[in-house]
Amino acid sequence: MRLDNLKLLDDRDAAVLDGLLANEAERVAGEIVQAERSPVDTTRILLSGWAIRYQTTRDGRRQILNFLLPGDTIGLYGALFRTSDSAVELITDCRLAEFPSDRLLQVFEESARLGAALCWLGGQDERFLEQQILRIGVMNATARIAHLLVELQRRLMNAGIAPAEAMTIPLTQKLIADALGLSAVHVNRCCRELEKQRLLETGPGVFTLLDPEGLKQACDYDVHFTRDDAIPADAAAKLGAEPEKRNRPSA
Amino acid sequence: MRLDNLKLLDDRDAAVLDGLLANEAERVAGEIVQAERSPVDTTRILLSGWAIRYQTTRDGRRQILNFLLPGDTIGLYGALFRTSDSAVELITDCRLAEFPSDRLLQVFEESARLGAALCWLGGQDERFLEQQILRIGVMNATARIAHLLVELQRRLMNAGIAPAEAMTIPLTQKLIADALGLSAVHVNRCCRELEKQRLLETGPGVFTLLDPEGLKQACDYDVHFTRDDAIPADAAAKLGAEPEKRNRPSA
DNA sequence: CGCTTCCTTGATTTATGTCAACGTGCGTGG
DNA sequence: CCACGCACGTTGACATAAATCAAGGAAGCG
Repeated sequence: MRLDNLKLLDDRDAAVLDGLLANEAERVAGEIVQAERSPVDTTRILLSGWAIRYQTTRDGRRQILNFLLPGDTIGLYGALFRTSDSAVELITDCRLAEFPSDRLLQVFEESARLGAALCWLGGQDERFLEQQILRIGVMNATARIAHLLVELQRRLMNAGIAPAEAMTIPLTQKLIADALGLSAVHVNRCCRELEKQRLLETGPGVFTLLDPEGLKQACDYDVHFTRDDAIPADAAAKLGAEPEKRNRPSA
Repeated sequence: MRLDNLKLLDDRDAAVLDGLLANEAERVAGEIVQAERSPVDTTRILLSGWAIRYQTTRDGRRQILNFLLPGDTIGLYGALFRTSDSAVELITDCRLAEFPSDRLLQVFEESARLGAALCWLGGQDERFLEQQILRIGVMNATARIAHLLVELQRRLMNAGIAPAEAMTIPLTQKLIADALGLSAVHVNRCCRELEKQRLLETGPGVFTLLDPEGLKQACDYDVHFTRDDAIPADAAAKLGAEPEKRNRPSA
């Protein structure tokens, strides 16, 4: 799991985390786990599968804000923002951990380090949004597609999915279009172009990355590279090396 | 200050917060407060003035990710992400509060509620990025401009700037262009159009909103409205607030 | 005074959207 | 089994929003 990467959890933190992950649910593709502009009281962590976070516009189009992969959170700020602007829909069958958003408030008091770890997940999400802005703001259609696919592959690997598996991405061209602010027709044309260059192969609902390095070149990926994959060890240490000694002033 | 709006700070929290805000600095317009892909060890809170957070591309263009207003943070996740992808440049003279990023780790242990408040700021930032994606992803040029201006006005008012003052926005057309993924020429044309409709007036480096309601209509603003302006009171209560000071006259 | 920054406008080009038609596989119900 | 609808992808012809190129004006500033 992605949270394991954090490397800042000791036994007590792990127990708290296990508590959060205790309640698992299986959901099927197509299910809308969180509706747009509706109250949020449940926070979820995606354990397996793919989902999208999106917002719809009055004219019926939708903008995908971010793709959610194993280890990503849904409604992380549920306790702090009572209504969600965005909706979340599962695009494959998924396994989810679910708990009341208010539980997070306790977590913050029980374990500052786990709290920090969850903030770290939130911060990652923010970085993904920044990449998304970069794609849509400054890149042309082909580069947007290449960039998105490379980012997703990278995130899959960080989530512990095997590199070989991570070459296969279960998205339709329509989903790509909704994410990148392009028409499905144009996405198709660009994909065919990338296929001609042997960078990519597509099937119905599947993208296969043939040449990740070539794709990176096609979009200057390294320029927009997000580096940190884990909380720095010294920060973890400063967050209470000896948990037993920690006398907290909480009631 | 925007943090006052949170309404969840008791005296002890306030003391911790005062500690963070103790070290003030005056900086002038044009200064780059944080460089791209460089280490972060200082976290800042903008007390007055305007700044931009942006990333540059290899071909010399830049994408503005977000505008920073009084109450916004710079390098909030400095302790958790040691390098910053984005740069921050002041676009007016600014007053900043500065403290070592590691201080935040202590804050998390000293006051879970203040920690939550800071997370809330982070979550707000994320919502602004989502709005930005919506603008760039699904709106045409004129609507993007109107939407951005309306959002900025709204944020100014939330930051405690008087409504009358908040009608005046100190940006150049080039900044708008860099934020919205448009050419400066086209931004100019769209602005002239909005001026013709008496929704807007522009001067060199200044936008004046003549008709905020009209601008909202021009971009379906309410559809993408972000609602929560403060941490919900019950969440604050659950974070260990003593009822002593917080006796509210509510029914 | 001559720089620079910011804005303005017109002519032309280009990337992408829209419309339309068609193919394929796939599940469902008759 | 077939027939049908449906989701997904493909391709061409055409329309259009926005970029680019070019030229110039107005204000601030050393």
